[in-house]
Amino acid sequence: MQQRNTRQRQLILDELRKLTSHPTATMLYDIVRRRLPRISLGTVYRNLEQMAAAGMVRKIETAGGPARYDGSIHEHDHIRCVRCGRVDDLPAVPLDKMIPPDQDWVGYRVLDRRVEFLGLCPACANASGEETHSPVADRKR
Amino acid sequence: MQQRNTRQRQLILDELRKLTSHPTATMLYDIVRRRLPRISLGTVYRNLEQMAAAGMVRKIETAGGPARYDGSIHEHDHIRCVRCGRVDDLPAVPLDKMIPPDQDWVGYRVLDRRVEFLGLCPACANASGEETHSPVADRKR
DNA sequence: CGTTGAATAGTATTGATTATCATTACTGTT
DNA sequence: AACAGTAATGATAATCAATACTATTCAACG
Repeated sequence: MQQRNTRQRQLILDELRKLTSHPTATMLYDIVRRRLPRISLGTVYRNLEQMAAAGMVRKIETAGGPARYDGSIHEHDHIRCVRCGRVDDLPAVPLDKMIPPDQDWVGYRVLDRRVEFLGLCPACANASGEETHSPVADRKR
Repeated sequence: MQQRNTRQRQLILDELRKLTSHPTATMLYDIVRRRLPRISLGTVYRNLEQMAAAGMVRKIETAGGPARYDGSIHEHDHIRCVRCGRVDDLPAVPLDKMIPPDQDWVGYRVLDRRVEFLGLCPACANASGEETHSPVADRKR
């Protein structure tokens, strides 16, 4: 069950780390395929999953959309533009700031939290200001 | 574009409101099918979507899992058991308690936030206390 | 009645992800 | 170098949630 460093695994990691965006598995597949045309989509998924489990990369499971991957693993949250789908990093809101101590947890033991902020990125905020209709109406699903 | 109150639409809403759990569309489909065997899964999805848009029900898009639906629409958050998948209601953590004013939003205009807490439900917390391995290790995906 | 538009049932399709499996690649070890 | 054991790959099928499509049914109204 030990890990091996294959050409494809290394390439996936390299390309992911180059990107400041947060590509989906298929986006990354298209990118690595430019250098390794015979690579399989399953290989991309498999390696991303393994590296996420090993803490080498970060898997961002967005609600109602494909998972995205992040090459930088320092603690941070994400904000997603409801108009263009772009995902950006946010400095992490610390867990203790996020969870009031007087909260009623209905018996649960809290282990983690997942936050996703939604908003308009600078570009879209400008663009939508000039339009007549609400940008939120454009939002898919 | 006006709404009609069909038998199936009413039944879906009734059954959803009866449940304190937060069923997925297919779970609800199985339930309403007991009373209306010829109902179509598409109809369930369509009506849930419409009622969610109309604010009659609440759609909970969990990260990395199927969407769940909630018959009660008052503001609240959710906590999911990482062991058994059960979802329970939490009193809403107010947005201003959740978001520090000095946060850097990298130019975004924030519209909304989605929080999902993860933890162990009372039953699973007890059960896992007797086991030798960590319950978190059981966590899929 | 007959027409019209909305909703439905049934089914096909899409998209994301996971599983399967035969083949290939790597890692020691003689 | 030949070998055995194991891990990873490529190709493809399978699964699962969600949506799209289409012919049919339904409800309201003149």
